[in-house]
Amino acid sequence: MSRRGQPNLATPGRRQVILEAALACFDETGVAATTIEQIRDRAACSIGSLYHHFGGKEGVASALFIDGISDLNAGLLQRLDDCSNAEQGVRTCVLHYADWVTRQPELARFLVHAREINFAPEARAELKAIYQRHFGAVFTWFGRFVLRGDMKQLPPETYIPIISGPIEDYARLWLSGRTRTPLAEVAEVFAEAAWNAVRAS
Amino acid sequence: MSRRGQPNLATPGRRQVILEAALACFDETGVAATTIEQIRDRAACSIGSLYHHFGGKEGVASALFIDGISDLNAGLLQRLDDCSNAEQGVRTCVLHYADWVTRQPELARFLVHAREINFAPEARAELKAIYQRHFGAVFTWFGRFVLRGDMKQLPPETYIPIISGPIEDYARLWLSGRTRTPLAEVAEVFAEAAWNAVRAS
DNA sequence: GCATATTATAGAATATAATTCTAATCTAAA
DNA sequence: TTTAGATTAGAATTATATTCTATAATATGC
Repeated sequence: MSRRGQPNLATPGRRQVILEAALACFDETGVAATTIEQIRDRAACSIGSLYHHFGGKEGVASALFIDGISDLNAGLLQRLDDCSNAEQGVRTCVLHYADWVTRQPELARFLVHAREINFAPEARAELKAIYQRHFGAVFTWFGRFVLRGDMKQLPPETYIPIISGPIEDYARLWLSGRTRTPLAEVAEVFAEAAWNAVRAS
Repeated sequence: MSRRGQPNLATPGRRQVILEAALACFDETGVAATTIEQIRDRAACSIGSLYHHFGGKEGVASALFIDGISDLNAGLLQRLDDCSNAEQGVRTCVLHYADWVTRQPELARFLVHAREINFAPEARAELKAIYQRHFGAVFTWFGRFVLRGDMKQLPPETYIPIISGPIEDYARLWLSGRTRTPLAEVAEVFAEAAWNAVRAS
């Protein structure tokens, strides 16, 4: 028993428990409006524990964000492995995003709506490294098809917005409840549009 | 002189002064991290005044958001008036967004990054009405060209993401400093891609 | 196994920020 | 003028975030 009469509830999974509690709170109330206290309640942990692992709400949000993005990115690279031509690759970018959002809407909602996280310098650096590695890999994958003339030659920084922008925009719409049509029902339309936008004409 | 030795600085433009101060704070520090105190300092007003006009930070953000969206929307409808065919219309949607963001990057940054505002019910209702009116007008404008066969027939809720998603995605990139290439330099690419994605094939 | 270092938990104490509230002042209309 | 409503002021209060010290659990070296 601790000094103040409560047992110490240390568990190896405490970090994960806090992350899940936080995600549920963020999803119900929004990141800005959820309090440390709410997360603490739902995770059934102490304030000290929460600060020990994450250093505050900002830190919880950062960790959640980095985990989410990493999972999303890793999934895409895995699926690109099975593609053998430019059209398949482009369609996979769109369809994977739609699948992923459909499978974990709470996490997706968090990623999409939480653009206002004030990442700590280390988190910022980690995120930057993640992006660089990911986009590097994606560009490597697609590069040969541009060189080979299967895809239009465009300013490099425009490919991702052109291919992924529309499905991401629609996902935001769906996640916020402003449209009912599930992603699965329109994903093909976006895949088709993306391919039309970048295929060599 | 007031009870506590300070003159009352009432001005008719106080509301606007607060909005501008808030935007500057939001842009420098992020919405989540700016405090009422910071806004109060920059606007040189009292806490009472701020709460009187907006009811808190949330209210300031809501007003700013509604003003910004309204201006963006109004501008588009105005420019669509001068268009006489589908291609011009589609390109105008893209180019107007690029122009608008370039002209007021701070406000654009706020609109784009502040997806986490907890609008009060009235603000939410107002925003919904604004969106309905705007998208209603835009769909009316484009409808005839779809009927006439100049544009692809697609699920209605996919047109806007397909046309505007990419330029919005790129604008986010540019506004957050992750790309240097100005919108004006790539806007044509996006206009072209948008038209290719929706033109009748 | 036992001592010791490291990591994790707890929650009271403190610091910071949001919000409310009452009084004073301004403005415009009668 | 007078007066009602709108606006401003800032102290007081309330809510929330953060720090800090004491314990307890766990891992590590011997």
